[in-house]
Amino acid sequence: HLILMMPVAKPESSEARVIAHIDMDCFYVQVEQRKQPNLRGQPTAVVQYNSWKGGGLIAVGYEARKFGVKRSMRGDEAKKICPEIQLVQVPVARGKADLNVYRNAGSEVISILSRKGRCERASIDEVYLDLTEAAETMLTEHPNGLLDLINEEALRSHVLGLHLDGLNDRDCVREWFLMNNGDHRDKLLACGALIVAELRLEVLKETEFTCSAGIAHNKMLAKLTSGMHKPAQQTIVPFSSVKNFLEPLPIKKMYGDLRLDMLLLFKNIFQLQWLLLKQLGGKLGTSLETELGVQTVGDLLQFSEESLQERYGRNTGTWLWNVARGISGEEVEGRLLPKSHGSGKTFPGRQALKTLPSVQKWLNELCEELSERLQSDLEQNKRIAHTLTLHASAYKLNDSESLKKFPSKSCPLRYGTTKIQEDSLSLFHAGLREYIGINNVKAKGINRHEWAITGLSVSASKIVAVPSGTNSITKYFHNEDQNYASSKESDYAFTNDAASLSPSGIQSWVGSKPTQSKMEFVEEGSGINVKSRKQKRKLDTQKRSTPSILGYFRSNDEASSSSDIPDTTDGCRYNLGEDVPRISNSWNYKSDEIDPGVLNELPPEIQAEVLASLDQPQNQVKTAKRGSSIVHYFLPTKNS
DNA sequence: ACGGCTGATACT
DNA sequence: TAGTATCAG
Repeated sequence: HLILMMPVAKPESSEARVIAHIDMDCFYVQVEQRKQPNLRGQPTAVVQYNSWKGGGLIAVGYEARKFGVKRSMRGDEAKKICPEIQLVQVPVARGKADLNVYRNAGSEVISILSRKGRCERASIDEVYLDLTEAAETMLTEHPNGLLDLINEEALRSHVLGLHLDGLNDRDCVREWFLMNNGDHRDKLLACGALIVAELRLEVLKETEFTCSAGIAHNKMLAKLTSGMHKPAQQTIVPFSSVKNFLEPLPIKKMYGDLRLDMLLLFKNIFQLQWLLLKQLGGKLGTSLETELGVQTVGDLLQFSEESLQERYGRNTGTWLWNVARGISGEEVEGRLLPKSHGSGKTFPGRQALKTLPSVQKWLNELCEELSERLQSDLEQNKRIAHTLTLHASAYKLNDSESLKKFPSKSCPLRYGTTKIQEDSLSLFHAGLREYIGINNVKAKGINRHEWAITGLSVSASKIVAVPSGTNSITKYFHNEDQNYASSKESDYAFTNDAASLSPSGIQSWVGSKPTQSKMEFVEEGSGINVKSRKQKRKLDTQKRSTPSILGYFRSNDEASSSSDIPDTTDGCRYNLGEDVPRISNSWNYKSDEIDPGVLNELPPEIQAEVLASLDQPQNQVKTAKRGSSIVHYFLPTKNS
């Protein structure tokens, strides 16, 4: 068997796993709405910095999306198409956006989701769960069926490939849960889905946040489906429906900047399955499209593993081959905490920093934030970061020829705000010398406007846990030199080998290899230390008699409640005969049912297409062009 | 050189 | 390893 290093080439292990991907719904918006309950139900977005064109949107609530408001719009644009929109600003600390409230909220969620199985923090608002064991246990404990365990939330699941009668979807789903045609894998997924439904309810109860989830046999499929039915719903991918689900998926994002969520709304019109495959949104996806004529995952199937490896390298080739078949052996890492911390800021346009003191000032701010976060990581999680890295971006004035990038620099990390500040500045100097070029050293004094810094960031990585035993911390933070005594904001002092060898500081190790500390650290095993919320807030939203996540999206009920939407099957855009995906829920729209704000976001030609297909029977959308330039692939490579 | 800030991963 | 590049949200 192959052991490869790239975007995953592990074969799926023989045992069927139960993997869930859980994704918070417009997370930052939810965090703000919890803080300000009067915002619930209103069109809301979170912006950072509002002085320039109203600030940049980084999260958009579902009510606002109905108006066509998109992430990465400016606040002013959003106001134009949605005058009622409530724009909440990201907290600002030390002159920069401070995302800590969202990090902490994410930790609350993770501490709940990690109760039932191995849990991996995938981002600030996403986690993977490996529920295999829990599902197997549940199955053995309930050999006579799962009837007792099915709650309302579970019945709201979407099961890919399940034929719904359109009259009572929940009965169909219930039947699927109770079933089954005896497929052990399906039963495991059913158990997983019950657990996830339960967990999602717990998250809601304890944090007031809703989330969506995908439940499948591997990470890729779970991730792919967690966003299919948002907000506050979950989707199950039975093994038997993988092929038909995957084949029609477009390889690459279409329609430019259009939000995935909007296209998901439209999938019901287009009868097309639309999802963005991870890793394929960028250059690889473009290459597949233009060079191989691959537009859908199904198009990939015709290529042998070897031919894909030839073009894209061993690892990527194997990865592609597997992806097309729904194979992904990636394990869920048991990691609840981030692997690095960073703090950065951009200085666009004329805000660019042109003097050393201004750079130092901002570096100090960034380091202060970073140091604070490192300190709380140490206190809460008993972890130590070992490497400090400085990134900068810059452009040169009066110098058109050399488009060099500002080099990143790193060094051993010494704890304490002022130390981090000093070290960062030294790293900056080291980078700047390279950037300017050693020759120009003389000119620097005369002409200070040779360079301008457009971005600065400092980050801490190589974070390892220290044993939480009695004196273990002090053991690792022993103090040898007054210079390295803990600063007053730090309860600990940290000395590492490289630093202790060089009291004079950084100059000796900038540009040279740091000495690796040989201390042994324990594996990370501990969970998150979440500071419990000051008080359990009373849920202010009206509740139904049965707990329902959807109930929290009051004004959204009409649009998102699955029971309100007639689900039918079929609708073959791809004309694949037997291979028609059965997962699509489609119905005939009337033109006045289309949200104009959403429609307007589509490119003109697509708008026309949508309008033409309205009020007409299905199958009006043009067939995708498939595989037109496959031969291209067999042409000799230019380099050979 | 306004899509900002953050994080992960893989290659060399 | 340190440093770079790419990707995602």
